[in-house]
Amino acid sequence: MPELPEVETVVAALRAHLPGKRVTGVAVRCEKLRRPIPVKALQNLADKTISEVRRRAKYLLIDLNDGPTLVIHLGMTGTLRLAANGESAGRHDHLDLQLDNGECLRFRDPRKFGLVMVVKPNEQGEIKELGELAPEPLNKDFTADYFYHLSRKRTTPVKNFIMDQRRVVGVGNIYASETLFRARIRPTIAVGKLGKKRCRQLVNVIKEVLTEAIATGGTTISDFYGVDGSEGAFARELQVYGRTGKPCVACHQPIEKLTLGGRSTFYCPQCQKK
DNA sequence: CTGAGCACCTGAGGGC
DNA sequence: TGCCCTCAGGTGCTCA
Repeated sequence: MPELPEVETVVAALRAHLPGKRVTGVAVRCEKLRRPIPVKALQNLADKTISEVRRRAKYLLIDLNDGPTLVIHLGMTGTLRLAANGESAGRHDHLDLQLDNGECLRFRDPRKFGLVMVVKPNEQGEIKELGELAPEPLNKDFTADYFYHLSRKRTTPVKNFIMDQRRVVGVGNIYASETLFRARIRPTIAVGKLGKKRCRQLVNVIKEVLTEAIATGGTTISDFYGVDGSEGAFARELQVYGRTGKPCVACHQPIEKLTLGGRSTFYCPQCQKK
């Protein structure tokens, strides 16, 4: 479900709400996610106060005083919302983090591809458990130069490359197709074949598209909702994703679909010649 | 090392 | 109504 803009939308909402709240307890109804939910570590969060809500790549980070950080990844279908403590839980409401104001942060995830961890960040706030993660696309260190040098001699399709979290984080299947359309680059082209100029263009478009998507509250296809249940408005802006056979917004050629890395990929054969 | 394929899990929607 | 198939915004494993 969520790519960087969707996670950022959730983070922004939680940031306005959670800091200063004290955790009073947890309720775990189903432990079996991608990895088992660490029940004991979560219980140890009781009586700690939330200090900050952050994002790294597609991970939500909830920092507590005394050091521990609650890490949540939403997988494909995860959602977080604020519920009243004691409000009846649905079948896929796996975890509640109960708060001292009578509310709880409720994690739901039908497909169970999500992840919940409790970790200890280092002095810089970095979390080694997240593995090798590329720069944030909206940061200054994600540059055309970086992209160009990293991609030399690589034969992988550019779409696979920009979805690889070790190259750039936060771009998922929707925004990969969308950014390549806006940059007029064919998703299948070997990334190593892109010249400096096109690398620069792609980097700029990635920044642009993600920024716009954040500004509109993310993309709701079927199951992304904000913390308050609202839908993201970026779905209206999608130019190729899910538009197989429909006319290209630029040239009116039908949008085509193919599979790359096992994922549906949408592009305009006319506008994205190479 | 790279790239490809598949597994993880449940639900929604289409065709019959 | 029901069955069966395909597909779904992510990641991480195995294999060649």
